[in-house]
Amino acid sequence: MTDLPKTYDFQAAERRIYQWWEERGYFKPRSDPRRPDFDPAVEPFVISIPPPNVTGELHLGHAMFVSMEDLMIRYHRMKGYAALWVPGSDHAGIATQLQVERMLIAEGTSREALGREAFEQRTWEWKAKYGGIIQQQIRRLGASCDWERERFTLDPGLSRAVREAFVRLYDKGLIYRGPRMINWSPGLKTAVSDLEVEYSQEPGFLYHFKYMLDGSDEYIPVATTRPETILGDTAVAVHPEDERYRAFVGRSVIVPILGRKIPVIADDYVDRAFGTGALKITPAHDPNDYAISQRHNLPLINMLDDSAIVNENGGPYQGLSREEARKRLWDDMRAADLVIREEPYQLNVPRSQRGGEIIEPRVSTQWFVRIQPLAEAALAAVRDGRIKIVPERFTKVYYNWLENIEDWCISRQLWWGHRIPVWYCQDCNEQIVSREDPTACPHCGGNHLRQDEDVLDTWFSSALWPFSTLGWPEQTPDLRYFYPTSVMETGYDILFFWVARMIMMGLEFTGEVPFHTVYLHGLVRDENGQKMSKTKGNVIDPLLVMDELGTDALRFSMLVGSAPGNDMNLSVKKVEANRNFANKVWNASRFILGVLDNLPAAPVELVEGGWTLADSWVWGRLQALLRDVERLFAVHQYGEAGRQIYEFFWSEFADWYVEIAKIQLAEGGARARETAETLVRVLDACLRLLHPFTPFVTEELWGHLRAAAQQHGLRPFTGQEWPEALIIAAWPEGQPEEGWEAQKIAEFSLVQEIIRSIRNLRAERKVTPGRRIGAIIAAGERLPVLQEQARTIAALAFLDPQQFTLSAALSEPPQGAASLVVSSVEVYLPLAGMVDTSAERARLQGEMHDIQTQVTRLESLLGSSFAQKAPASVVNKERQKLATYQDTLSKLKTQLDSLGE
RNA sequence: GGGCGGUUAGCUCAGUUGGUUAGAGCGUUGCGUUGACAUCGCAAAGGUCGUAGGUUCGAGUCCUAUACCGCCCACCA
Repeated sequence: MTDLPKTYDFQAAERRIYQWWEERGYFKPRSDPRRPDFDPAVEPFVISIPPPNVTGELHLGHAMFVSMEDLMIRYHRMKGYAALWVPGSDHAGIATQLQVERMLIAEGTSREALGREAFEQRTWEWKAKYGGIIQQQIRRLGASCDWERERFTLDPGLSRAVREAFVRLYDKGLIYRGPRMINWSPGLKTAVSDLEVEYSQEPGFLYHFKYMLDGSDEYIPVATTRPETILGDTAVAVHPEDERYRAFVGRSVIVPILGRKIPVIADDYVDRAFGTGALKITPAHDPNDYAISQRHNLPLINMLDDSAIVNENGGPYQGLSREEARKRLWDDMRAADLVIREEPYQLNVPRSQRGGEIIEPRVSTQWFVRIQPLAEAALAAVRDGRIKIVPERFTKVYYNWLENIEDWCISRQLWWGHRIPVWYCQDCNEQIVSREDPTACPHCGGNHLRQDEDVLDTWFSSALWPFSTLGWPEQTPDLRYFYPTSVMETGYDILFFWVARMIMMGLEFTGEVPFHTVYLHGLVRDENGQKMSKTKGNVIDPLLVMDELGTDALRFSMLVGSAPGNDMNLSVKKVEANRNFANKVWNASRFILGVLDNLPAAPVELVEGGWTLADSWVWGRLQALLRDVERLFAVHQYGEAGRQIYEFFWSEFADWYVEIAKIQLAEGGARARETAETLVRVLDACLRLLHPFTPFVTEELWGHLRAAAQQHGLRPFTGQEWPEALIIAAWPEGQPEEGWEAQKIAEFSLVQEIIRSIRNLRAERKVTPGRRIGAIIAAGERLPVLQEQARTIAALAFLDPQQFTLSAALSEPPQGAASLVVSSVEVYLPLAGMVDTSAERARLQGEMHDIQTQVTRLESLLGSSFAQKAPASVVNKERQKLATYQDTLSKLKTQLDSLGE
């Protein structure tokens, strides 16, 4: 003990311990097909890490998933599973490309100036330089990943998996290329998927204008939010039953300024009640218009280029931006008397999830996955229970998305990513889809091949992650043993992006679910529930928190105090509170180590009578805790389990047992040894329980505990011998409840109550702990229990043992003493000169009033149909309470009477 | 438009087979340096569990309706 500082120096310990764990190979699964001692009979437990962006920086989202997953991995490792946590990182196409482009611009050059090959080269260099940072930061969180199995989505193996997947889907007809309405990001100049578009409410206008009928001065009033798209209009649509416009259907109207003639069509889609009831149709720039145009065989006029600049189809507006074209066209229309009015209107603007720029719906030739068949299989896997989603409410969200899913646009016009494995023969115009780079055209033998310029959506490779990281498409030993994985733990915000797609791809390529359980955690917000963002300045940096308060405190904060799937509001104060807990564990352990220092080395014979009440109590409480934790872990209630361990450790073990242990230790001899043994075993169990939550401080303390205990021949909680490290020690298993537990716990509760009441009264009377006072207790049938506990009561209630008497009953109540009744045990405190009779009377009367309330309540409860209908055990419990209250009441009455006038 | 979550102590949140005086942390108040811990100890104050109904012997917990806050999906010009 003497060599342990008063406060836990986590800074030094964390690095040292992590390095030790890693060097000793504890992060590797205990049964490993890559090693000669592989034992396939051991059940594996596997998590694939949600791969962080390779150039990312640690944020609380990482802290959350690492804490959660490391908890599960450590727990299962201790339970004896072959626990494998596969680490890795994601190339993160758009995010990384943007970062590198920013760097290039700072250098005065650009992606375009460099050209594709040089750009890719620079990006790899960037990755080499910054790619390791995030992994180091994840190590700091204590992640017990098998780093030898680390993977990267662009490494050769995973790239091979991507090609295999692409070719298989293509051969099956599940991948196709064609023109389709997609979301175009004009700044990035790439297509993005529906999921990558976010809608934001923004103020704008609804522009009302005239669509003049050809050869007439009649017009159809039309409303639009985007006047510039008039340039691409190919029809005006009205509802077929709309009396106002019925006569116009089939005639032509004139596109403003451009003068093109376009038809008036009738379509059910039009809502007569909205706007003017007439809808302009711009098939190339609006998804709904596109759908209508398909029904009516309307032509498509694309009036914007890749950068959303008006092209040659925009006539006089060619070369203008969307915003500029809108303004100019509207001005010109006003001059031509085509404008009716502008109405303020709330717009729902599609913006890029990445850059925030306005997304342009656009018809473009892209690669798509025909998702329906995959989605159906993925739905079935959850419906029939092969995959369980926790918390359950997200299954509905999952169903809803997959039931309404659209084909997935997988091509991106980027340079950083998996290039689409398709080549076009310049000689015969054939398309070649191949796992290997072809050297000649298999159709004509020509060697003028050009590979498709596009890369795949980053999520395409992520979707293969659980099996590609284990070696797929090879049937590797890893894949055979560790797949399907056990739990997919991630944030609910990527349920669609990632989880659903992994399930679809997993089922398609391996015929099995990629994991059995999906555990979704919530998002980490600031203490007011606001999303953290740099602009708001409310970001909590996990690295700083770890520096200041320790990794364990941060981890405990992520794990405890919120429910699965619920967002968590994190404040530094909360982490501080948990730092205090780590410190509590440290100091309680430090005390116990000190006890061992002073313990006679040689074993002594057992104490007669065995355990004290406190020993039995703490043991019974520990067993109850172990059972509870096991039950909670089984239903993924890790937070509640952590809270209970915290409560037990601090409020029961440290506050009560350790305090009583001090008394028992003072007896010396066999009693002291017995007590030391209990201290060691309970502490050992607690450190094991806490280890998945707070791995560092527990490992550090446990090392000291192990050494000291071994010196004294003291056994651990679990097993006969002390394993070499806590991280690989066995999980403490609870025993089924035994008959004595409830009784001992009840007896001890009485002792606690008596002590608390005395302390309470002392506090009321301002009798400081330094002042020892006398006490007279009439215990009735509880006398034997209290006699055994006399020393404890005296010590913890700060009584003078010389003036402390216990008896079954008193012939007459002591005079001039403050009195209490605790569960029908009478307590008298002779506070000489401090007892004010009238104040005492008032206090007793108040007490009686409270108890009378309970008596009345219970009497009426037991007199009601409750007594007949409720289970006997429940009723008996209430009867018992009533009896105790009644007894207490009558004793209080006696005490009151004895005060005299 | 559809769906989900939240509403519990001053603040941030737990409370999962419905069991009868509702818990924690922080904050507040009083006392305390009793040799593990002031990153602490002892004690206290503080809640009609959003509202209204219902089921039940019994509801924070189940059902219905409703208010407010937040989120997701859809994307009516």
